[in-house]
Amino acid sequence: MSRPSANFLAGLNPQQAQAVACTEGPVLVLAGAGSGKTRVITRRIAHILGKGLAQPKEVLAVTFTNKAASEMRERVAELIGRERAEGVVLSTFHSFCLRVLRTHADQIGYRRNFTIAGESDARLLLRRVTDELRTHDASYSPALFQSAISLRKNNCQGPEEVEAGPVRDATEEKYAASLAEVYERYQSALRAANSLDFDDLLVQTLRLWREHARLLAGARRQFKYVMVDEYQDTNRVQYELLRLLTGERRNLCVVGDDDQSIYGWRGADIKNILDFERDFPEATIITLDQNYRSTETILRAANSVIANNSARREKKLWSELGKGRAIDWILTADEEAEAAEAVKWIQHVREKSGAPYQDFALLYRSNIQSKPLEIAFRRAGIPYVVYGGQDFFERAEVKDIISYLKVLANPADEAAFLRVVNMPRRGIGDATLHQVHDLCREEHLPLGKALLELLKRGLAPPAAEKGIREFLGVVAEFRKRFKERQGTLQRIATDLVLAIDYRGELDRACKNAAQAINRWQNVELVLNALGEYEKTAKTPGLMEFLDESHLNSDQDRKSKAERRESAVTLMTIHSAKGLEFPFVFLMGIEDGLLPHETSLSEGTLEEERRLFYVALTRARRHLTFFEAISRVKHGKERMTKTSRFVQEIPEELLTQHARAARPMVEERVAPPQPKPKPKRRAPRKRG
DNA sequence: AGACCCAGGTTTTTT
DNA sequence: ACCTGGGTCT
Repeated sequence: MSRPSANFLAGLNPQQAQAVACTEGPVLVLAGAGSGKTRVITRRIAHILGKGLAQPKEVLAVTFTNKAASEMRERVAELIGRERAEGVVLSTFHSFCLRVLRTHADQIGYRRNFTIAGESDARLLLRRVTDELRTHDASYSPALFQSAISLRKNNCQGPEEVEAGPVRDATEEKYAASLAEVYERYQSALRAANSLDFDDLLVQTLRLWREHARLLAGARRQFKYVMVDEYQDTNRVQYELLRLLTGERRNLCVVGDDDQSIYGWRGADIKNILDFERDFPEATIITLDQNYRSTETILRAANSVIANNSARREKKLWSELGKGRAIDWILTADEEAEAAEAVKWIQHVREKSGAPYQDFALLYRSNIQSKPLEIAFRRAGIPYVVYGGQDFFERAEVKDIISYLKVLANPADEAAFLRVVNMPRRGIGDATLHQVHDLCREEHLPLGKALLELLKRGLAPPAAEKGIREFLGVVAEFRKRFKERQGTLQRIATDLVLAIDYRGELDRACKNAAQAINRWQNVELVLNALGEYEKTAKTPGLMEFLDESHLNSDQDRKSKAERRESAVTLMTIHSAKGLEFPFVFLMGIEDGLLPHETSLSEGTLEEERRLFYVALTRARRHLTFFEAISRVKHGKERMTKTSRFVQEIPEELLTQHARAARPMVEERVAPPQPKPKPKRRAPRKRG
């Protein structure tokens, strides 16, 4: 019934067309930066459906972020219409797994009303675990255990396999001895709380499929075609999930760029993309190297930098967009001067080109670098948006409200329980909570029941008795209201907030009125979000709302409202991946920052180079480098050195502007330079 | 339970 | 330099 599939090949270059048309068997698309990757995936979905090879719900496309997923769905909708596009299973790995688990969690020992433990929830549980173990000195931080455990999970390692495993670095060595036990106990705490952390969503789905052949078979039957975006970012669990899911049919199409793999530090395994044809010997491999984004100058610089990496697949980006302007490289005295020069440079470029503010992005390695920039922009009256920073749903007041809702949805949720049991203050302190935990363990009671039992037995401290009754009363009342749907979700949640007098608590806890007002506004935002969700969701439910609040970062929703305003973008290079801007400023081109100093000791220089490469390839028209001669680091002012990566760019592509000079260094042969005005390279050490 | 003080550690971040 | 977390004192 659909129009002929040739439709969807129109306007593609030969490689893109091949990638779209090649629907059967494993396919690896090596898509260089700006080579039309999203275009290929969306066209390929349309092509498969157009040819009648599968129904929409039989096509699975996985991305890493919600933003990528919704963008992709938009574009598929443009091709095949909204209705059919809705049917395509297009989501992040995590949302996909969540969907599987919501249906089958009971098969692996969780109840279906399980809640997701966010990062801070998980840390709360970990803190309790380390407190209980008490075998180590106080310098053990839950956060470090958390990242170590996360890495293990992403690597498909259970607690039993930890002890044998290799130790990554000195910090980990200190933790290695207790890691296995902490991991084990953390996992059982999660289980008892009927909660899964982010990594569990993947790990437990893998387990589910491995242990229940029937369920796996069902999934395999459903998904005739599987596509994966940003394949270079997949970790071991994700790889195993894909292998399992694609089974004998092996209709797996992965799209990615090994040169843009910048998430190795959180478990992404670049080998997945480098060794694809070892795992799938019959694979078709297609390289997209025509770039539709950048000038030739930018691409030449990027190509020559990345050529210094050894673990990569050879490719050379080219474009037909003309040579463009050389890279400007501005040398300044320190970070304040750097920021001031960036401001000047924006004004200068705007005068010459008339470009609006949103055409500019300032990229940096570390979030701390944003501070002087923000100050300078504010002073100059230039509108800007800083990306990154704390997620809305991680803010204390927001977590409080969400945790109340989690306790209502999942009575076992320990992290949420601990967060709200004494919020607002009810006189329930650590001593009481320890008793509660003991009771839980001895009698295998859920937390709420244990509290009640404590009262019954008269074990509760007198000061806490009233508070416990209050808390249990509120929980019971509102759990009932949610269960019986007495009113809209928003109405019930609003009443809950009123019932606990959270507003009053904020006034009491905040130092100044402004802060209290700000926080209260955030609470209102949560309540509004709940109302909004209720209006738009297909099947609105409390649990579903909670799922969304954990899996969708607010960056996703924020971007829509903020895209309207014209502002300069400030973000880390990491968050810039996948984006493009006409004018890109690269801040702090210094050794120690980029490459980051820790990368030198950890031997991850090649990943830093890829990061630099990602930064370069974000630019459409023009790149500007900024470098400060001295920079405050760890509180100390320190002299810097030009980033070694700059030396890998051919000189003729760079124009240096020295707005400051490096102090003379008495080296063996100090070249007589009365007024050091270097035309090209930074004067210090080469190579 | 809450205020205060000291020590340690400082990349990148999505879900 | 600055923030966080934990320990101690009231």
